[in-house]
Amino acid sequence: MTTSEPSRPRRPHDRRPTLEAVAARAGVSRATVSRVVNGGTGVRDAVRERVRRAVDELGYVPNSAARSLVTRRTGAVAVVIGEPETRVFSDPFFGRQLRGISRELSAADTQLLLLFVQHRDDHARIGRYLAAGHVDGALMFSLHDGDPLPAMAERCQLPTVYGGRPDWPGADRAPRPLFVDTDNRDGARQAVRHLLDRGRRRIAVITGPLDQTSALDRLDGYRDALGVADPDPRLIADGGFTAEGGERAMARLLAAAPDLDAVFVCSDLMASGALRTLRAQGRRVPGDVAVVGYDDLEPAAWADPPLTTVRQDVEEMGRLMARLLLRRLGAGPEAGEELAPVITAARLVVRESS
Amino acid sequence: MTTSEPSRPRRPHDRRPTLEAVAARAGVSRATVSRVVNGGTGVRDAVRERVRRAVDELGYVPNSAARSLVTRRTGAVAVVIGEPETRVFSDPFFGRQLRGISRELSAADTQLLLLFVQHRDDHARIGRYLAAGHVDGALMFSLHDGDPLPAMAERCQLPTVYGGRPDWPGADRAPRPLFVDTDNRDGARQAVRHLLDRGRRRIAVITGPLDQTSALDRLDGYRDALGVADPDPRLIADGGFTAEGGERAMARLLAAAPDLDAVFVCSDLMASGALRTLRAQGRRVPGDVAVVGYDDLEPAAWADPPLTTVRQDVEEMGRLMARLLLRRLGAGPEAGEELAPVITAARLVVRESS
DNA sequence: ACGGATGATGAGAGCGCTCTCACCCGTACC
DNA sequence: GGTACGGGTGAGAGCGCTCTCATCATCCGT
Repeated sequence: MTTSEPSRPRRPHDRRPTLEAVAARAGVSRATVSRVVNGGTGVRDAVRERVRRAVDELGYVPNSAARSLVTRRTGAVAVVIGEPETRVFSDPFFGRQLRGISRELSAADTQLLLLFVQHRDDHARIGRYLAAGHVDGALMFSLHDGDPLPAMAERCQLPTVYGGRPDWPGADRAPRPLFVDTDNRDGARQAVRHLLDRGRRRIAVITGPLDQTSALDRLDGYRDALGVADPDPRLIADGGFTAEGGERAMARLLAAAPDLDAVFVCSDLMASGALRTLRAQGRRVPGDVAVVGYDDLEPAAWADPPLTTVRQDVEEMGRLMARLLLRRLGAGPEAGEELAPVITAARLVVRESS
Repeated sequence: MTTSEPSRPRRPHDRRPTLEAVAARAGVSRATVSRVVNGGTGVRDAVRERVRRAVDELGYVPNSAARSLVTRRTGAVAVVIGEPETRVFSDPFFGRQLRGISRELSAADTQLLLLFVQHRDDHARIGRYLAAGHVDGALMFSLHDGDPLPAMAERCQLPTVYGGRPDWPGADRAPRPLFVDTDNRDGARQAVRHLLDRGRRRIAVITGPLDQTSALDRLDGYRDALGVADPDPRLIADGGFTAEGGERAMARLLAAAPDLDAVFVCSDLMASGALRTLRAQGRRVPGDVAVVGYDDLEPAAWADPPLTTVRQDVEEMGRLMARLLLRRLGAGPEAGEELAPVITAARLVVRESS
């Protein structure tokens, strides 16, 4: 031999076995193997066994691309969070929600695909990704007003469930969005009423970013409880739903209204920041200033003193979102009509900070 | 008309436009449209323009399943974390690493797919998922000894990069794993030496779970610095890399060795727990007990007092992992030979707790 | 014993895309 | 004027799978 053959373009060794190969080995047709690999009804036991063995011996795993090309199903759903990971991974709220979602999805053998919105231009990228049919549906939460994602999902008819009532483009147009939310307004009302009951009169509020419906609703609940449509603006500060934001907002409030005797903080994480500021400025909690948080997550229990807060079952909300989406996907196109948004209750949990 | 036709099986209205449709509209062949949509070389400007317009008008988005069926590329990589989400979302370490990874991947227009290992049986599910060709490669971290995932990835020849030196199945066999790690042993040595320099003599250690190489390496560094192969076992406790674990481990140490005057805690999160215990038991930091952490993440800066700790650039490590994997994927099959594990340096950051 | 259920199996047509190869036509060269 | 060349374009063969139908046993009732 002088020169060996040029290397073949096809390298069978790095090719995973296909249905065809399994069929050949088991001495049946592709169709039969497919039947066994999937549902597996209508195949004689002896044949099924032979196919199973062939699958094992060859280490056959179905090619997902080929499969979803014909079924138009991918077995995956996207979770889109309208925040940069920095926030997502520092606020336990997201972890909890994601946990509920992931539990429910993996029980249904559905993959979870996590997407973060970092920059403005990420919207386009994510929109393209969703439109490309990588996923069967989407779960979106922590979106901010004017986010183009809902409209994009709508346009490419991607089944979507929102966490928190979304800022919906064509407000009352036919296709109503599916979402899971807590009764934020009522939760806030409970918190502020509790402070009033405790005899507090100068009650401040640290809000979330007001381009989110949840933050807005909680602020509305604060107004409801106070019974004033237009409360003293010196008592309102935006803490952006972060610990540092809460820290700074508290400082601003103390500067603008040194006489405040209570503060309703719209998330536990912000409350932990607010407590730091209060401690630093020598105000006792709850002696000088009573504090109520929102969420009832780790920061509330760990806080010093432990935080009175409004409990919402975040994990359950995640589960509900996933369940809603799965139903939406599983049912026929019009069976979806029965599905409706879910609003869960909020409940005050009294601890030592108020 | 008496009865309308039975509804057609095909519903063209819910079908997204295909290459074929774009080709027809632009008056060219599928091949040409494909050329424009992808690289786009070798097409006359006029034609390219016409195709572009057709794409826009139809709102065409390539079908990813069809594409990856033929290209054998998915444009996505999996990130597998060997911990339940509970931990992932409460330890800022993961968030940081993920952030580095996600930055690098999205710059390369590659999707990130997050998978958690919750239960024992998740391994099988994840293995199947990886084998099914949903992703082009994987990034795995926080794996524990004896985890079958590396072997699975190896078997289906999935390009993989590990975060932290993995517990490698065939130790010295040919295919060496690709990983990114910090010099944990040296970092620990620095921390403990620093405590010795400060005159401490009874130095305890709170370790991570000892089935992880990073925890093991740090414990080795502790031994190195003390210069004893077999330190007093009363000075060693496992904190499991969680805040509560650190809290409990500190309590155990104080009970077993009340005379300890310093503790090297192998993660900031555990250190925050340890500080709680010390405070609760009335030990002053650093007066009575000096504390050094590891990681230099938020808990270190926020701690009271601010924590002396060992800094590792976690985000950068994430970025390095992603970059390594992308190179591995981009390069030809044998060009991969040049790629080697990366070990970054650790550096002590002195603050007020020591 | 025979027509008609019934149930297991195989043949084959796509799903939407990429990519090779052949083709066409215009330009350059002898 | 013929040959060679090369860039732009189209035809068509798959990628690996699912699913509809046709086919063929098998078994029942009369």
